Amino acid sequence: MGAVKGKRIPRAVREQQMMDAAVRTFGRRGYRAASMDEIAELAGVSKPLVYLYLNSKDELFTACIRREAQALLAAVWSGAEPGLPADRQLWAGLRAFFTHTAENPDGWSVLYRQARTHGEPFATEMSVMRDEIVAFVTGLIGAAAREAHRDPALPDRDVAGLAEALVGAAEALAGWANETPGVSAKEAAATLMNFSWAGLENLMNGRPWQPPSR
Amino acid sequence: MGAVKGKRIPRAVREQQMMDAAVRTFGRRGYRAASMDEIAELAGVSKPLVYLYLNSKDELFTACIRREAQALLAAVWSGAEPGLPADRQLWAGLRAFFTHTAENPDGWSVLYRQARTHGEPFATEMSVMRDEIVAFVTGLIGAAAREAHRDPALPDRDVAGLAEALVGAAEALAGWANETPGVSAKEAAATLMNFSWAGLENLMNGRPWQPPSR
Amino acid sequence: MGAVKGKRIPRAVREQQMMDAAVRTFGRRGYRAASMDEIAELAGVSKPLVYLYLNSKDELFTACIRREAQALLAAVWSGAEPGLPADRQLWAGLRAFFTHTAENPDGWSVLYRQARTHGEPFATEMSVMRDEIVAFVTGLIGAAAREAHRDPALPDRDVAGLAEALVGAAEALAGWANETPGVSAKEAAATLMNFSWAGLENLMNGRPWQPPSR
Amino acid sequence: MGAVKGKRIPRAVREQQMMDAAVRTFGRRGYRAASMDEIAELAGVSKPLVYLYLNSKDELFTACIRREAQALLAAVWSGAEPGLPADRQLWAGLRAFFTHTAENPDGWSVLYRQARTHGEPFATEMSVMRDEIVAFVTGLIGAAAREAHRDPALPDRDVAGLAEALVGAAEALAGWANETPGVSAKEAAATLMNFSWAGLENLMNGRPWQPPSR
DNA sequence: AATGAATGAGGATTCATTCAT
DNA sequence: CATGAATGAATCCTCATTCAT
Repeated sequence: MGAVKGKRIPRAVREQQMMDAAVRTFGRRGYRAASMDEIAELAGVSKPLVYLYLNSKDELFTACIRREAQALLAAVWSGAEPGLPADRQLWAGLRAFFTHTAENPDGWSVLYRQARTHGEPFATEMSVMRDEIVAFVTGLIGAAAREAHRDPALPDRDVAGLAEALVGAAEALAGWANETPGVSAKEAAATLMNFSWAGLENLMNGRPWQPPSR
Repeated sequence: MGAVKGKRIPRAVREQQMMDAAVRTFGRRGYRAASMDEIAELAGVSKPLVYLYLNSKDELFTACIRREAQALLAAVWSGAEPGLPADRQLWAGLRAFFTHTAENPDGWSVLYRQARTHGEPFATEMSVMRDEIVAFVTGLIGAAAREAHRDPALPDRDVAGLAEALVGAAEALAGWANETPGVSAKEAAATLMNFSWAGLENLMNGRPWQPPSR
Repeated sequence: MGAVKGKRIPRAVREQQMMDAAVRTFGRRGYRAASMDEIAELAGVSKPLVYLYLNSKDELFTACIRREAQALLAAVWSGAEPGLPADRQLWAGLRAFFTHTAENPDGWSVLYRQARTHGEPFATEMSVMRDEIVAFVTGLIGAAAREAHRDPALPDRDVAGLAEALVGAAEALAGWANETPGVSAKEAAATLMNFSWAGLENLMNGRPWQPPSR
Repeated sequence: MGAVKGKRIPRAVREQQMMDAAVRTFGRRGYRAASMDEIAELAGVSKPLVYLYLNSKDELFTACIRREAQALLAAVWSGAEPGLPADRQLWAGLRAFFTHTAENPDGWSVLYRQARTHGEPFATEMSVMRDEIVAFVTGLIGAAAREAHRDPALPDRDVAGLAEALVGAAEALAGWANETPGVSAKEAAATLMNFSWAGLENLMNGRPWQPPSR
């Protein structure tokens, strides 16, 4: 399966085939339950070849995380247009995010389920990517606050928390949309904009929600 | 460690000791990487006793998920006061949620990392609990919409998406708060209320965020 | 099952209950697959009590073999009448044998399947009984030969072989009759008498079957 | 033992080595008592290789039963000459049977002790072979009856019982010959022919043994 | 470039047996 | 007389990884 057996195929191509098989297997079975045997068979090569090219299960998994992380970031950035207002940029990024995750469920699983669940060094590897997204969102919220001439400025840690919440909500919605038939990427993005942006605007305009005094 | 070895201890007590050890081990190592040997040793008993009382690794894991799920739900409900306005109820629930997850990081990991990652029947077991929380939040949003006499009513699926987003954001913030020193449960809850409630109010008052026309 | 739990019951009775359970379990599951747990539960007592009375799995199994062997022998002897001609005695013994084995399939299995299959000391234990049956049959054939004034006498080893064959055929027929619906003990005995006695008579009258000269 | 360790050996050869070791171990220890460890060591390979080639203890045992059954049948058929009279054919088959079982005591034990004792699917696997032998003998008895122009014909069920008895006697004699020093295959076969054929001839000539009237 | 052959190490599970009450 | 609590010792099986070709 995958490729005709025994054919001489350039290394770069073979590596991609192996990683395709690995992402699929890791994503569906989980990191521990995925066996090198299964990955090799799915890739249509012998196990020693997998080791020759990718060294070990850990390195293979790490390579998968990196590839999928780059692909996700590339998708998100590709939708961004730096000149636009913050909400438009966020809207574009979210649509790209939801579209990409819907189209790559195995990659999604590798990044958001497997990598985070199986400790170091995988969690860190994945966090590097996630942090870039959080930083992007943090930047958008900061920009919006500045546009609104908010005074005093929102404290950095508040902004960090808000970005974290927004990204977390996006991730949850991505999972929900993947499992709920008929929910499109656009709908998911609209839901999240509705949910978050108005609250952010109120915050920026100095009208935070007030906790009860007790 | 855990208990003095060899002591005769009533079954019910031993079972709790074993589950304490199991939650800790599953939470830190992951379901697959956790070995029954390690759990037994941490519980201060021999492996056969673990099997005698809890039957298998799967059943032990399931029992852990159930126990931690019940504990989390109990914590959240204990903070709820049915008579209060929706935002006050949400505020109370979130504080309880953040407090409980901060105090039980291993249980948190078992529920939100391990159970969700390792397929059936564990994911379902955990979803049962999560769905209760989502239903609670869904109810609050619906109540708030009714209080606001919103007309036309928010469509059910929109409410479901919003609840999903809110809960997802809460989960992400809980993880973030657990990893970020100095973030209290109260702060996390306030951040989330700020982030979400204003957006929800705007929605309820018929002022949704508008996507760009293109 | 078996007895009301906790009741004080005389040792002799309890032992029989345990052995009933053991014969059934050994007979159906096999010696190795039968667990002391299952036997104790079926007997309605706790495992330590089984050990208190019967010491070990091996001793319990040996006790079962002995009890069932004695029961089978007793059944066979009970049908014998020493004064009768040899064929009548054999006829009576076979009917008793087939009747008893049909009525005690678990005991049959313990003796003829389990005991013989699981090495020493069990095989020997069972052989002691079987040898008594073979000796009985050997005596009958010898007596018949003497009655027929056969001259020269049948060599002892030939008689031994014939007895072995007859007993073996009886055992095979017992198994066959147990598994074939509608075959009665009487029929099985008649088949075997037909099969064997005429050949024996010919032998005794000096008319053996002649192997081809080559 | 068995083979030099670590040598690269073609799969087909290794599999035979493993099965040799398995037949010996199963035959001597019994199915349950035989450990895969012992089999692997006796075969001169590591346990994983046994699993790689033969999958599981059950499959290995089944493969042994099949191999030994085929070998036994092949031996019996190899002695048969279809044109001969029934008694000559039986004589040839019996000699081959006793010779083969004497030369393959472990295979004998696997087939006639272990396979029959350890339930499904092993018992069935073995019965398939035994049924072929019974059918062969049934055919011979039927042929002999036809040659003798017996009228009325022997009922089918009687023939079946006789064949069962003859085969059972053969199996018992094979066991006896294996355990009794100095008994040759030829002797065992002659004993059985003497024992059985005259009785069969009498039956065929309408002179059955008559049970006592009571 | 590619693979058939092979293994060390570890993990889940079961069982006969004993101890303290 | 009777048992709930507890374990040492195996056993089956799997997997990541390497070697010789």
